[in-house]
Amino acid sequence: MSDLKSAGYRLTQSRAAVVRIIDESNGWLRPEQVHTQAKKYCPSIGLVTVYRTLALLVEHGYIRRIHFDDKCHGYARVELSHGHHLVCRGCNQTIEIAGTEDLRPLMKQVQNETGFVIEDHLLELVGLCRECQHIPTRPRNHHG
Amino acid sequence: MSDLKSAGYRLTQSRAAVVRIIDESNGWLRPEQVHTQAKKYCPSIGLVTVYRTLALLVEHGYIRRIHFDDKCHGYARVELSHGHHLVCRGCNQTIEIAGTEDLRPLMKQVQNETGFVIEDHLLELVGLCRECQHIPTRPRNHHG
DNA sequence: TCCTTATTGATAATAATTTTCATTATGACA
DNA sequence: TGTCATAATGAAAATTATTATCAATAAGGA
Repeated sequence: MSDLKSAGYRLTQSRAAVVRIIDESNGWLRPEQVHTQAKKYCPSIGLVTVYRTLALLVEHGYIRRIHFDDKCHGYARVELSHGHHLVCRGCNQTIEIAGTEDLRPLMKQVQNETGFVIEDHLLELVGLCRECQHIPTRPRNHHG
Repeated sequence: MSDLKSAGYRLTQSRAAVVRIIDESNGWLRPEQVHTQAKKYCPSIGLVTVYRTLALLVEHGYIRRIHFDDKCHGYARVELSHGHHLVCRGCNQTIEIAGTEDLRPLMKQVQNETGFVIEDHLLELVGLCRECQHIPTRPRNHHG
């Protein structure tokens, strides 16, 4: 919040409510969820303002946006999850994974080759969880 | 295509056209682009069928879907890009990166710890390109 | 407290994707 | 090769996440 203030933004109740919800959350939240929960602290807050505030927070590096399966996005504090997850393509369960210091050398190499300053990284592993490995063929739910 | 046939799907002209376009492409294509180009081989093909066929091909592991900046998605053959890219948060330019064999040990470790069989992975690095590093503060285009 | 203006919220607009459903074309079988 | 059940198609409508518009409001400096 104070970062926003020093960046020249006003500290409104709506923004405070959104930040507070994000702070209280221990995982990803969709804009709709943020909206619902933020009403606790700012009953009049509208979904549009939630979107705007989330965009603001992303821009200032306070939260990160991840792409969910289909259309919607989720947001969470940057420190909360380091953006690494393991997704089962059978049942879509998602597991956060840690311990990705191994990526450092790769990133250093990419920095050297491209001239980019790499600020963040996101690793997504896709596969089959223990249970889904035993399902021989995935049901085709788009037939009949 | 023959995979689809053995999986019990019909080999229609629409599907053949979509597969052919994907095969001919050397990069990501949005559904709209696939649609436009697929008309070369199947003039009557509709956008809806393109969406359906792309979903089918993703499900069967022939193509991969990536999430672009905002709402739309892109599709490409799995072997074509290994799903790694470097995005500049200043100008949004995206660079494909190669040489991610370094990830192997990490993936092996995750497999052991979680019991997942990891089939694929996606690495996205975010940072600032050479040019955007020199822009002191990003213009706030949502003011005024 | 007053005043400028950034910010808000309601509504409408946009755009990607999905659903619906009558029609068509595929491919198994004769 | 012809017949037929039905998977697949295409057009249009519906859905859903997100964004633009704009008058009304509230933040915060004077």
